[in-house]
Amino acid sequence: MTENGKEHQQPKQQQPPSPSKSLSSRPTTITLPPRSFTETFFSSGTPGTLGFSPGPMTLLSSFFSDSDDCKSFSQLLAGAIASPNFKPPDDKSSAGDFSSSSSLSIVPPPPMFSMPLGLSPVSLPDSPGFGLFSPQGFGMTHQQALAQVTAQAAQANSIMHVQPEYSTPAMSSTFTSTQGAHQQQQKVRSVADSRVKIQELSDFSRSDQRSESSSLAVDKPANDGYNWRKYGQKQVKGSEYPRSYYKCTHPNCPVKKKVERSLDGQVTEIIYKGQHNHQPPQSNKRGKDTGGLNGNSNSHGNSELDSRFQSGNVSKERDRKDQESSQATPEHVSGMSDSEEVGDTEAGGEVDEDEPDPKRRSTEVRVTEPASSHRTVTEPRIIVQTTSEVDLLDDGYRWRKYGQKVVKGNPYPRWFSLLHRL
DNA sequence: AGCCTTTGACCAGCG
DNA sequence: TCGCTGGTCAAAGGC
Repeated sequence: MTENGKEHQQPKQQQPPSPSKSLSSRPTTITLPPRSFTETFFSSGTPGTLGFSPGPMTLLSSFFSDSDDCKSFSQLLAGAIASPNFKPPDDKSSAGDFSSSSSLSIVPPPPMFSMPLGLSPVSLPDSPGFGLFSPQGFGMTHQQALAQVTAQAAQANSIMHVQPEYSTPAMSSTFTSTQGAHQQQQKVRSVADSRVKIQELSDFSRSDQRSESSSLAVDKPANDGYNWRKYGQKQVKGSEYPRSYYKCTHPNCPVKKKVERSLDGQVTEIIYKGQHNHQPPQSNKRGKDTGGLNGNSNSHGNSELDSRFQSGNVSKERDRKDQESSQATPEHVSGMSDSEEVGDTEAGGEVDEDEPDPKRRSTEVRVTEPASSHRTVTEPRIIVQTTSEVDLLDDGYRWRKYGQKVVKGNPYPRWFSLLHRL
């Protein structure tokens, strides 16, 4: 109630009635199963920095647009794969095997970014300057996040699959608004860079993992370096668990996030909205938050994902309808069962079809984690939704298509492909 | 004292 | 226009 740029003070400004539908862009979605390999993963980082490029889809492209090292998302992924722990795909070349575990899938559809909390790519950002989405340059970029996630997945010995699903130019536009289309064209930073950041956060992750087991379901949002204040909670239809609404406590910061936690306190989904217009508070300053975060609630590494994945501008929120309509590109999927992709799993369901919530006007980044019970480490699953098929396919890596299928809710066929060992 | 969480009510979008 | 649903408000209480 006392925060400065509270919404009530500026009613609805953050969510314009029908934001630019024309601009609407699809969010990129990356979904990963909760994983605990983060620790391992983080240990192998390399220093580097990443720029953050907010923006829905272009995520992928933007992702890799900061450095000369990488060209595209795939490259990042590749880099991740290259990690010592990376294990080449298992040869699940048959469409029937999609479900097979470890697989990294990139699905282009909605401009969202979803990933299992377990991977806690989010956690990375504990370091200052790692904040997400800020046009000003604060925070990490989607690319970074993606890279991180990817890396983690790779470490988990997972197979990666890329699937350009729908490409939404619109998405790019949204993105562009803040970062400029140029960035998208820029080269991507090396995965190594991403890892670096991850490493920095390694401690974070660890603690998360530990607490995870005893997670108390506290509502504190994750430890993403930002301070959040819960302003609401509600049981939403279609969701097993209540959804909590958080706002960034920084004055005038429009960022909000929605978090769903399972009964055991594990975060099952995080959806960010907006971009931070400030840098993450210093750890010491965050003391309070940190304490709160680290303390009970957040201990879930999962939640940490948050802010880092924010994307797009709030103002540019796109309408779900737009998203759907904008789906104009073929899908390219890899490594995951159809059902999963379609959205059957708790965490995974979000990715495609299910995604659309009429009310979700501005989801930009989305992080999901399978509901609790699966604490055991399982293969990571990553689904990246992008509007740019080219980014995924034309990334200089070799993809082998092993299946194609028309999935519910998507007018275009989805391709299933496996990434060959780099 | 300040900040946060809780929670029922209210509001707005959509079909 | 109505009902449903998601998102937000804001009073009350806790730390």
